[in-house]
Amino acid sequence: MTTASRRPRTRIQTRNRDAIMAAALDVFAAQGFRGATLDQIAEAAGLSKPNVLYYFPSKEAIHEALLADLMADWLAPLRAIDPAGEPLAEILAYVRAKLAMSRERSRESRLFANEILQGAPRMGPVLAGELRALVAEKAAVIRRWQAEGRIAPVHPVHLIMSVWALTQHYADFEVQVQALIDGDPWEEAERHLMHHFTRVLAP
Amino acid sequence: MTTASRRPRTRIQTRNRDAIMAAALDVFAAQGFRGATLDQIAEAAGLSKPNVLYYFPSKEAIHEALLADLMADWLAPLRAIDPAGEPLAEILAYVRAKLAMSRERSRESRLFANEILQGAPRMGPVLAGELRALVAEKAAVIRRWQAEGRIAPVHPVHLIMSVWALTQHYADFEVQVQALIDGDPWEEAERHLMHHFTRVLAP
DNA sequence: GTCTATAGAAGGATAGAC
DNA sequence: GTCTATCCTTCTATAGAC
Repeated sequence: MTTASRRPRTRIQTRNRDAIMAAALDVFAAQGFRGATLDQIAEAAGLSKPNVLYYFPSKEAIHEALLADLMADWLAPLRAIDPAGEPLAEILAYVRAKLAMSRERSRESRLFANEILQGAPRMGPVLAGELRALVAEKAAVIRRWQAEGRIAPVHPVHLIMSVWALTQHYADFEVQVQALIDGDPWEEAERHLMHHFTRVLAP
Repeated sequence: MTTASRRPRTRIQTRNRDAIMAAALDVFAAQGFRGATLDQIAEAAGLSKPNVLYYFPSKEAIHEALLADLMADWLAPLRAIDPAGEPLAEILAYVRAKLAMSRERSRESRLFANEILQGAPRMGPVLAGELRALVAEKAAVIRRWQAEGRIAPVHPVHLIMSVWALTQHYADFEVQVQALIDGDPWEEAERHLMHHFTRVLAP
């Protein structure tokens, strides 16, 4: 209390802060930033509205905290692509990891989709900075693999984006997917995408 | 784009109604339903807010009119797949048409994406009805082509969804795409997707 | 048909008691 | 730390003059 730390210090602070983040993830993912209300977040967190604002200065601040948390984990699978690995196996592992992440963290995926759809008002700099740099780095790796004839010559950046599009689709458009698929969409999706990218990339 | 109305209208009514629809498409696509305000729509349409509500009973009614207009055009390319045509050519033409539509009507794509992301509160029935029926019909066509050995045996429904995911991505995530691609993303995307689906589908 | 003015509700944020 | 009460802004929608 005498120190100006932004981090929660007591157990109760940690617990409530986490509860707010979890509740806000639910609400922002389902309704978008403008559609979400502090009332909804407070109720989902089991707190009063003023108490939520005791932990975060504003609705916007909660949203920003969620997005900041998101990016690190979100890019981990792409970071994990190993230039020294076997090309096709590396990329298929990436697809599998990204699909698993879409499945297990579909709310995060929709939070992100909402942000980008609205023109990335809060994450624009991250896209042009961190994301662009990482994609460029991995695109160079893929290009080298292609020059060595180890995978098919597909535009590397579009290839990476196609992995995003195809995996995130199952999370972001989940309602539509479930209206069209009777079984477990995720099981089918994994088989489909493995087969799909194997055909695209086999040299 | 003309929703055939049952009632005759004067020129000025037609003009204003169209102006409101066009303005609302801009605003809803960029901000989502909750994020959009009647003020923004009225200003973009060059009318006063009460005048907008003279033409439509509510904000919700404008949104519904846009979604209703959208679906017919949106499904046209899928409908156009010809069971009597050459399989690979038919599907590639579908991909090309869908990509062109994403490019030329990216606001409509984002309007739709917003609606699905939020759980399709207004279009749920259309997904489970009209869309599901059309997809089932075309999936049957694809399955027949596969049984005849004319294209590769890829899950037909996931194949159709992958066309959506890969084409709509360029519209819905346009900000992100532009942060990563230096040239004209759409030109590159067309080459990429033609190559991509040719490899996936060649028997 | 179009406008000004405003009602009425909802939502973000604050005050202050405990 | 948490709550009740409330302020103030924003937003949808309506009233009513012209």
